[in-house]
Amino acid sequence: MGVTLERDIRERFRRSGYTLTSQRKAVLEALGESRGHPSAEDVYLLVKKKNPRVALGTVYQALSVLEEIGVIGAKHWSESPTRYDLNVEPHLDIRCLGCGAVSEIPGVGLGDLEDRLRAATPYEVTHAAVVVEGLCPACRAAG
Amino acid sequence: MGVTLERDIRERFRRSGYTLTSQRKAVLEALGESRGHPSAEDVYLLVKKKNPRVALGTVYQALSVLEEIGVIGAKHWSESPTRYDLNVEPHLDIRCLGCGAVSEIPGVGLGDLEDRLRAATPYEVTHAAVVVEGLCPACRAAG
DNA sequence: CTCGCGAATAGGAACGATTACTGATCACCG
DNA sequence: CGGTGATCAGTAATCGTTCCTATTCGCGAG
Repeated sequence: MGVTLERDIRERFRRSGYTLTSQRKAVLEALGESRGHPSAEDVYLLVKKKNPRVALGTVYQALSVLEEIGVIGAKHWSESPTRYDLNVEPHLDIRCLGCGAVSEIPGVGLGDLEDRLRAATPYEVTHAAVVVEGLCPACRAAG
Repeated sequence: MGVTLERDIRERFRRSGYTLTSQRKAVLEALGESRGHPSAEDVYLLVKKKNPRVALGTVYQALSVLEEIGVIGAKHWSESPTRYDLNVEPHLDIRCLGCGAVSEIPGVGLGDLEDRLRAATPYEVTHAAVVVEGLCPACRAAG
């Protein structure tokens, strides 16, 4: 599993022409370690633990490259920085307006939505995302 | 139609406890006049034409209030400021990665997606949005 | 294995969007 | 009308992100 991932990622780097550097590997590792959907700052702090010399800008650039070659996904929310995710399959994420936590909604896909929207627009669709906001059980209880 | 809208909006203001000021009316008018999905800056410039003394911060605060009481909708994109919209019904908007224009995808709703996600999560869902990115015909032709 | 070159990095400054602050002004109930 | 709490104009500050430049690194050619 780890080896397969590694091989796929190396392949994507080779095809894209980008260099697979230690910093970019570290960013990928940090994303794997973190449970939720970390922000660039979260990733930066994790990477910094092992290599204190990394720059925040490098993390942003690495995340941008990794997203471009299709290894990670990014989602944008109100009142929150961009969150990153190793899951690149179309899926639904929900963010709690109380505590800010982002988690995946398991078992619910986009269905035929992507096909329907491709049929209904003359645009060349490159990317579709669903962002959901609400209150998690704990925050709902806290009022 | 205009009168009905007006009445509904007054009602929403009354119920929420917010004040219906001339600036907030002007922001609503600007949203009605503008064809597409304006940013806060776009709205600010439109409002400023009639009342040059309005402050950008006031426009932001007005947009925030109007969104809170359900009179307008907001959507967040990558590489673009937040765009606002008089259409509060669930619908799909697409943004061109080339020219930045945002437009509605007509005839495509969320379908049963909202029901399915409510059934699949313990969260209290308050808001769901679909953001789509791609290339408009003109930008695709321009390569 | 070593060299050399173009890509990537560290560190920090700059930027754009948005929010926060403060004294003056306004909307609205009585 | 008159008072009062909400809102506003103007501006400073914040936050996430991008940009810049000299230095370092990855990696293919030899």
